[in-house]
Amino acid sequence: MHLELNERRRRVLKAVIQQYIDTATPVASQDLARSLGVSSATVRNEMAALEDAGLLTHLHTSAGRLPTDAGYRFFVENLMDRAALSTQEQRMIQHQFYQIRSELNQWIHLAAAVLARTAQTAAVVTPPRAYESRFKHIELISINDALVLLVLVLHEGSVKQQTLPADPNTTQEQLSRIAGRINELCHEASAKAIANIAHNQPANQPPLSNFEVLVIESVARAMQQFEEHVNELIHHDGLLEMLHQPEFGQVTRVREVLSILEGGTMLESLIPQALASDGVQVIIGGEHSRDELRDYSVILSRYGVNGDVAGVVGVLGPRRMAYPRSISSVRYIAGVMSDLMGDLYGERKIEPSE
Amino acid sequence: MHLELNERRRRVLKAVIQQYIDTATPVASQDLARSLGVSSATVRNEMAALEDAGLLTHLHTSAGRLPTDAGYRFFVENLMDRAALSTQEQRMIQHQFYQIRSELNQWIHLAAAVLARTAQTAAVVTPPRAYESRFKHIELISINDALVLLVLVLHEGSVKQQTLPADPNTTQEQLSRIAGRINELCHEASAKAIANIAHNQPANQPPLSNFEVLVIESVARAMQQFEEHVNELIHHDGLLEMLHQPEFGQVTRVREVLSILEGGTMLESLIPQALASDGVQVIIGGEHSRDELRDYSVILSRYGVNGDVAGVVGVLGPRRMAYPRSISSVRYIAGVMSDLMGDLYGERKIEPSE
DNA sequence: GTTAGCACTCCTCGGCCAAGAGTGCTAAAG
DNA sequence: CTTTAGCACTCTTGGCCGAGGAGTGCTAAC
Repeated sequence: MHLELNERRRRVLKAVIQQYIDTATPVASQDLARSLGVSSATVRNEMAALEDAGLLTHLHTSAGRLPTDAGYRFFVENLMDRAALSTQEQRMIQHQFYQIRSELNQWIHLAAAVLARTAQTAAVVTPPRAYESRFKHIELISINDALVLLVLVLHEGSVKQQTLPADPNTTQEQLSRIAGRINELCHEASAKAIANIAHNQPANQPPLSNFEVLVIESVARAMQQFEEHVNELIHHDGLLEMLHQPEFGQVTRVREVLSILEGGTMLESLIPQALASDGVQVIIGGEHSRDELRDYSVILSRYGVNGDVAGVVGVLGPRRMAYPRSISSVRYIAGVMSDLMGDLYGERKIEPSE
Repeated sequence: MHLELNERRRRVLKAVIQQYIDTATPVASQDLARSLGVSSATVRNEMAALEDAGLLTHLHTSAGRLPTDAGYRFFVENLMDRAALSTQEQRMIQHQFYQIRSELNQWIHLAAAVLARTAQTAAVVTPPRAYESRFKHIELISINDALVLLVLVLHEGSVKQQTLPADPNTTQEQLSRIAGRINELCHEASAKAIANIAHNQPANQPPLSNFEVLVIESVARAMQQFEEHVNELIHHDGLLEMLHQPEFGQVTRVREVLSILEGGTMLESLIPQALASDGVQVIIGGEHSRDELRDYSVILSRYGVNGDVAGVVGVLGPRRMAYPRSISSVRYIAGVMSDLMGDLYGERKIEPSE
């Protein structure tokens, strides 16, 4: 498709899109004549050609031009300037992540907040997840006479908690012994393997007590739930900022975007896709996906440690989105998070390029 | 103020408010004449009197009447019928809480979701918190060569996690021994006491290693942070449902309510107040509080176990809110949560009554 | 005290018109 | 063959007006 576009036509397209992104109003031929050094009539001819090519449209006869999905796509792939974050911004972001480097569960909050601010639109982040979670450790802590707190640590460092009923007379020491036994039994096991242990008691070992079986079952269930409910853990931020965009002038739009972000219907399809691919994914309008995303664009990147544990960061905004800046922001923050996780897990990182 | 109102005048006020809550449009004298068995002129006279008393207003000469803040307040305190939840709803709610009773950190999600659905407006919930957090237990788990996961359990069962750097050669056994020692040192201590331990090493004990000091400091810091950052943990739900109310016809309103819910400026002032008082609090319009709440009402209740650990549940909605139903919902859900926590902690509960 | 009657106020909504923004086309110029 | 000036044409936007309607407030009669 990009073969047929001569240099000037590209310049026109680029200028139209840049201005439209900037002003949110259709751009007139006049607006470009000056900066391109030709007359408005010439610009109109070029615009008409770009419209024939399916890259631009207009809303009615006497309205200026605005990009189609295909126009944006062409822009993103062939025309757009890279908009690297300033070194000052980079330093700031690095610093903020460094500050909370030890609190893993705050990462996604920070990432969403920073991304929303730098990209000026809504940000979404999923927490880092192992491809298949493996057991690392449990601890049993007596809360009171009848109650025990089960703390489960997974291999990649996620922590789950749950309360269990217990015999009134169980001491903390007994609990620790039980935890120790289960830690050995379940060492590095997957959810399935652990479910197995509960059902088929291990041979040549003393039999498991009822309570021990209960604990093991709880662990298996928690791990399974964890694997299934990726979507519920999507965190987002920056909705408020995005609402200042003129496309959210009517409340139906707001409702729409809220139900996308909270209902998570979109993310179900897009996030697995992003997890499975390298680099930054740009989805413009309803390109690959469902109808409810018709008016929105999504930019996603995987982050994490290769082959081990990964999550997704990205932004959601109106189709008229500052693609250069958003893409750079997503790429940069994914990079920072990958680096940090690399430090944590001490392995090779995902470093998105393109 | 309620002295001066005769029976019929009360009936008029009640009818106006109920209809206005229902229809969101100012109510005309005609609308009430039928059901009150008098002429519209009589109703108009009564309305004028109620307007003089400051309980009703109208927007312009030829518009129907609608309640003022004082009108709503009078309604809530003197006129309103209790709207108990149906036994079916109650059973449903009980059941849902029962299902997740062991997963403490899901409580607030469930509570917000259920409350938003039954009260048909936005719900806010803070997690249960001890009045002063006390240390219960830590665990140190080796993640890899250079990294240790610190899991901190507080007395009321909250779990915090954090990663720490460690000497490359530390074994899990050494870590467990260290954790054991710190568990003894910090037994049931407050954040302050623990900070003390780190700075003034205990006498007649072997001195603390650098790593042990690091762990203790981390624990103290985590507990302090936990005490300070109550507001950041406010969870909310049901925003989307609330946006269907006609008062959210323009986007500025949506932004307003979003920044109330997410910025949390309001909750800073209202939640401590709710935590400190018994029963259900109703704040109508800007009654006691800041300007940004002028157009909203808030209904809050404390829940939890008396003198031990407590949180706040409530709803936020437009001033024109279904007070009877909302108040009942908040009261009921606070009760359910208090009961459940009572079971957990085995102590006397907060049982809100009016 | 209650109510019918009526004048009066104010909002709402549709229609209409003028102004303006931009285009598409045509024909001339480079 | 490309560029451009000129101009007619289309469509939107905003303001204005007037009719219709909703509902009140007042007055006078019951």
